[in-house]
Amino acid sequence: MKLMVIDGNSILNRAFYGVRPLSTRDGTPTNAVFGFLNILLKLVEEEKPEALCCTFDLKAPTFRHLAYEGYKAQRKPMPEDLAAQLPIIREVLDAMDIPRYELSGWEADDLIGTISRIDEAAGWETVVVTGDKDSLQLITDHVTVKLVTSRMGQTTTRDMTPAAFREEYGFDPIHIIDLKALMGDSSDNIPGVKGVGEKTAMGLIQLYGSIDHLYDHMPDICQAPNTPAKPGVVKKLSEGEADARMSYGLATIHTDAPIDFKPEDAARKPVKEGELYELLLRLEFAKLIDRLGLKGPQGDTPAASGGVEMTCESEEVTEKTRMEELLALWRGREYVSLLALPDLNGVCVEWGETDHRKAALFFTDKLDCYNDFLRGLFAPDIKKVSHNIKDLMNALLAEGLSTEGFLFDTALAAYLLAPTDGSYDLEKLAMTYFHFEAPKAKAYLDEEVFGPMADPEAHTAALGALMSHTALVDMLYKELKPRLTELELDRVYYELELPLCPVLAEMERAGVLVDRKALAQFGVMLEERLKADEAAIYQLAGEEFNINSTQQLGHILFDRLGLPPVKKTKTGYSTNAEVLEKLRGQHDIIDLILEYRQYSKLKSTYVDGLDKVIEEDGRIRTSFQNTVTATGRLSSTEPNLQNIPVRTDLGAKLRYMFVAGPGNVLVDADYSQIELRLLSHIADDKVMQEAFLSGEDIHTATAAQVFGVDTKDVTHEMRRRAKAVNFGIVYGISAFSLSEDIHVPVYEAKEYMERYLETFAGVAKYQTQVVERAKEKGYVSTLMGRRRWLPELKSSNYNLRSFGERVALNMPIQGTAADVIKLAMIRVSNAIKAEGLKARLILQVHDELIVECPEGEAEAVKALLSREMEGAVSYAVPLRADAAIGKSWGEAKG
DNA sequence: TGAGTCACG
DNA sequence: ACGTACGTGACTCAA
Repeated sequence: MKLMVIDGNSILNRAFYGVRPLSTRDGTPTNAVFGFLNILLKLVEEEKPEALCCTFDLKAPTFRHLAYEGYKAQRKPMPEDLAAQLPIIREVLDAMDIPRYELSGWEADDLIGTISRIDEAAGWETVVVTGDKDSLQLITDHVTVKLVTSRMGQTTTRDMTPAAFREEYGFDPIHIIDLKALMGDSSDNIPGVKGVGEKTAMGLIQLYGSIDHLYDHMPDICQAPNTPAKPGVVKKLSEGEADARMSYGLATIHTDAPIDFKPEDAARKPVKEGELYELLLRLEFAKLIDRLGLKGPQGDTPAASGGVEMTCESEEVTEKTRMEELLALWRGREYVSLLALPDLNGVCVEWGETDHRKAALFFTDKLDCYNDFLRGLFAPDIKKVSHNIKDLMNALLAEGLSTEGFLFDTALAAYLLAPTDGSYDLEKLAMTYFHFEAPKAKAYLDEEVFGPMADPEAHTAALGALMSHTALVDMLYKELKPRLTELELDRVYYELELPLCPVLAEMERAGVLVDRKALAQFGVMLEERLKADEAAIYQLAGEEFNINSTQQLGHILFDRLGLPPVKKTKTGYSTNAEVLEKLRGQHDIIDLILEYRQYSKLKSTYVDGLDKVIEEDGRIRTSFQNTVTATGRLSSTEPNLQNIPVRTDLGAKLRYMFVAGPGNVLVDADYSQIELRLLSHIADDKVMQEAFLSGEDIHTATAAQVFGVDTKDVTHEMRRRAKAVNFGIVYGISAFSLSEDIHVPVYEAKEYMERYLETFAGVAKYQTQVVERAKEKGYVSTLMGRRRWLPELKSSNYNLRSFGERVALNMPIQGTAADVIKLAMIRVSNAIKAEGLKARLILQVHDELIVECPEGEAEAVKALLSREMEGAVSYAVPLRADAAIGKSWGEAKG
């Protein structure tokens, strides 16, 4: 029989520092609770203990505290956000019916010790879960300690058995007390012996086993064979003996706490489902509710569990007359909310007030005049609110329908309000904004449920889910609209994001033509080179192995061929390009591997990957995601057309395979240095503005300033370094990283940065101000008002906080650039329509737009692109957009 | 599923 | 004493 006992404070603490800040909509911090529960569930699943309990410290002075007043006296107070989570985790444990033990005057450690001894006496096995190495002294043949370490959201555990302990420490677990007695423990304020650190203490305990034994041999310890003791140690030890003895007491976990405990008391019981469900709902842990399979009090529809009346009068429309009646009704309404099935095979429309809502369902195979219905509904005179309208518009365009008449997109609004949330599906938003669990969209997204062979029950559930979700769209509209206004996001929303949706939908529909033959030929060539490199690599390695496996490759390079490892990763040797670059010249195999990697990437991701998604008309249609990035940029998926190679000659050949259709050309326009131009404006740095206004190359100008030379004397190397500094400034750099990047010593990198910030005093001032402001307000924003929340800035974790600071520096710049090109896209699209051109925008790559148009329009489009991009905004320095024409992307770009 | 790698701005 | 640049997405291996 096995009991698992959890050191509540320790695990909560680890979770708090290891999990990124999370909070509910009302601001209650939840990251530690979240991390705690994940660890708990994972370990229970792995260990399957028959019994489970948890211990906590109470605030009262502890027994050990009374023994020595310095003990834990200097501990920093617990961060507020962590303290707030202590009552919550207790509540959760109670709802899970897991017993808690906490006793005034006793530490969690002591309770754990006591419990484990009782267990052992009763013939049980104990697994102690903690992040605290003190507890290792409890290890016996029947007591295992699971040491939990948690960093950056990853938790790992190590099982410490007597054998594992001995292997690591070289002595028996109980002597960890002796070790602490000598070396002390600053986190517990155990003083130890002054002048004795970890190394010496370890060596001494390994040799003598205990401090008793050590002090028995005192005078001679420096003479012992293999002694770790340096000459001065004897003196330190004898002077510190009292400290050592006292520290011994402090480090000893007591196993005689006065608690009434029997392992059976902690036997696992089913959770209190209703309570736990309510609680996790309040904490907005939807995934956890799923994982635990919890059900709400009355099933799981929003109406039932949310306490919000969502029942409605619903009808499935099959008659033309009724359909026309409804369309007429909706034309007179302020708006309707709607959701459509994939490929527009069905639509659910809802209207009316929240307490007497009406729903109408339409399906392509149940209504003869379905196409007339679609044309009627999606005409501009019926105002519509929906979720993810860009995708809907894409479907509408495929059917030749209008994309006008959309008032609001609830997904897009939720994204602007919290751009780092990651996903904005209706289930999640129901949880975030209304604290209820909505049915799963899966119920109606499965094609079959509306078909003739469908299970009637699944069919009913699908209709219910679809109507619930449509109701949710309306509820979210009412909830999110005022929030956008409150956060001053109206301009970004109504002038940028909403109008961009049809533009993106049109780009997705248009797609880009690919020269399939050329792509295939390129693939054959790569395949040949791969084969050749592979053979040569095997030859040099002396055996065959999977070159794509970093593990196997590491083994070959560093174990078999004996090359010096440069860097390690979590899982072994690092073999990335930077590492291989350093090993160049030490073995012929390195160049081959670098080459192999390049070919392999081009072949699998670009040649094979792109070939797979070429549609019948020879075009590739990407999906532009407008609710993904934290800064406001777009992203491109399935396939990603924003990372087509260009930096190497070989890779750039691919760009010549993205071509214009017959009789057409491509016009490519990209902003020149948009981020630095925006920085000069945002920071109001006159020196940098002057550099742009004078029309010099910005990196050369920077080099001249930083290196104190004349522009004409700037060398290639100076410009390269200045460019790296410019990039670094935009990213919120540290001297260390800059030095890594440009391969100079840290002090030199530091010098560059100092010179840079002296030169560009406005930028220096901006850097301090933007971080300060962000700390005050809790967010940063772009010139157009787009926001990113930065809870990281308040973190007590240095790394996380520093990350927040870098983001605060970068987001306003990257985000404003994103806003500007979005505005430019809308302008370009409008201008093309206004001038009656056939041209179509087809791609956006962050600072670059690509248009396909008839040859005859080329010059007009080229001028239009530059004009609309440069005229999108008017800031302290002009924006420049260079455009060029070609038969392919490669040609137009080059 | 996560880690490692590498393609882009 | 720490740990090291912003934002993405796709592919492969290994558990």
